[in-house]
Amino acid sequence: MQESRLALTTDRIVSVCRELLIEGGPPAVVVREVARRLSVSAPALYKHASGRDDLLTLLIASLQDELATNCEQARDAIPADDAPAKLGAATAAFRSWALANRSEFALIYGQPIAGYSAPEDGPTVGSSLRFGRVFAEIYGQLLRDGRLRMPDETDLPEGFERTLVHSPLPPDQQFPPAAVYQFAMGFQRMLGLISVEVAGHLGWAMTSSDVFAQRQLEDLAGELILPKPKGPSA
Amino acid sequence: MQESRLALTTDRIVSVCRELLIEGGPPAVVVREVARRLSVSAPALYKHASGRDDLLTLLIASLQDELATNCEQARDAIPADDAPAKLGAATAAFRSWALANRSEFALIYGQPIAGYSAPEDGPTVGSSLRFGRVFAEIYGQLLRDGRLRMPDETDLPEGFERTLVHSPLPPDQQFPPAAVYQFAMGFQRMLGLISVEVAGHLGWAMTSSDVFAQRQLEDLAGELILPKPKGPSA
DNA sequence: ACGATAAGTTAACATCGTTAACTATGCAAG
DNA sequence: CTTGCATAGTTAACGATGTTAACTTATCGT
Repeated sequence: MQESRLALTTDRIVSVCRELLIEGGPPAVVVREVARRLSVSAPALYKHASGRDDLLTLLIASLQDELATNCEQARDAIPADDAPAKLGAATAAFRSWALANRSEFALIYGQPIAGYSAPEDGPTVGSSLRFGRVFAEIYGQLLRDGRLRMPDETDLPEGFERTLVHSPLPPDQQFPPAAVYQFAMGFQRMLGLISVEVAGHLGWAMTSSDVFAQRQLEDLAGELILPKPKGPSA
Repeated sequence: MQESRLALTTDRIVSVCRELLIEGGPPAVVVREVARRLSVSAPALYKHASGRDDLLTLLIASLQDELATNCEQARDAIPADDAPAKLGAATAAFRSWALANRSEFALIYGQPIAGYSAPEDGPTVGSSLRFGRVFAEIYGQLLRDGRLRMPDETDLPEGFERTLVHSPLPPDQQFPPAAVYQFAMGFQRMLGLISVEVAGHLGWAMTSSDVFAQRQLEDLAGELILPKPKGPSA
């Protein structure tokens, strides 16, 4: 094995895949072109990935990890006792990563079209869970601190509780249904708002959607978070 | 020109493209396979479309049209003076079409990835405008009827007005900035919520997101619409 | 020293999008 | 009626793609 320059590591492969993704979207990440840019023959890649789909899967997992790391770091730069600020920071980190890496964001959160890379048990689920945990921990703290606004249990949609997936948390850390409801709402709205903005679907109304979209996320936080109680409760 | 069965119309081509889209996503709509299913040679399709990208563009335009028609019909089945109900009906039609045609929805509103079919002046813009008009007319009526909740102009984000794209409507039908703000908010949130639901990104929390997602849209309507004033205003 | 395993290579196959060159049909003008 | 031409299709071919098979080479543990 001659090392023409560097070793042919999975990292270098994924990195080239990302270049191609940025340049021309998913259809542009083409096995033979990846090989060309690595000065290597195409079948060599099959020692590291089982095919083109696997290349995409590796890339997705890597990007999910980068995104999760970004949000995690933003969150952990906030004073430990300020859960509301943590939510704001993680959300802002999510949004700015998405805007700065539109193609990558689209690959991760674009509609998982039939026939595309559909990893059921691949390395994506680990990264995906890690990402979920970043936000789950914030909501957990909001809940413990009494800063999470929660609807009355009787106001939840009929049959909502029955559809809940029981979380893998220990029983003493389980979220009450109303908290899961708020978590899911925060997630659905955050991801939805950012997806629409990143896709440029606001272009018909404004030339720059920056201040508008940011306000939408702030309003969401306002709906989720309870103002700090005034005096000491005891 | 032998007519083996039917004539080779653009409609039949688009219809086969849609079949393939459903079966295997965008990568599965393959020129030669389209031709095969039409019992025709591949180059024959080039008399009707200029290539694979054009095939996708035609399909997108057709789907946008179908979606717009669906929303339009739902809206027009509501008593003409009940604008709030029109919004609800059009939104519900949008959502149920999206859920019933996930692949198609993903193609229309999936992230417009670089390298994919990017029609700037193709037949898509017409269908797209038509779709926008369906909802714009509803918001216009809500506005005229005083049923559109609008934020105070001083509460709009700094610099928001400056980014607004001036609409092609006659000056006497222009929306005030606060109304555009609400229109854009309704659009961004509706499209975002539905995109996330259709993509199945709620699966980690619930087995069926139906009642949950429906409630999110109802809450959105509640934020957008002003309750009917009690007595006669005069 | 040696053989097995890992990590490359070249050659080949079927399939893809697209173009070029050709053919047959149907209709309008003389 | 015939001529002629645009329309709508055909076959053949080119280059590029994903993937597999068969082969080569280097590394390293025993």
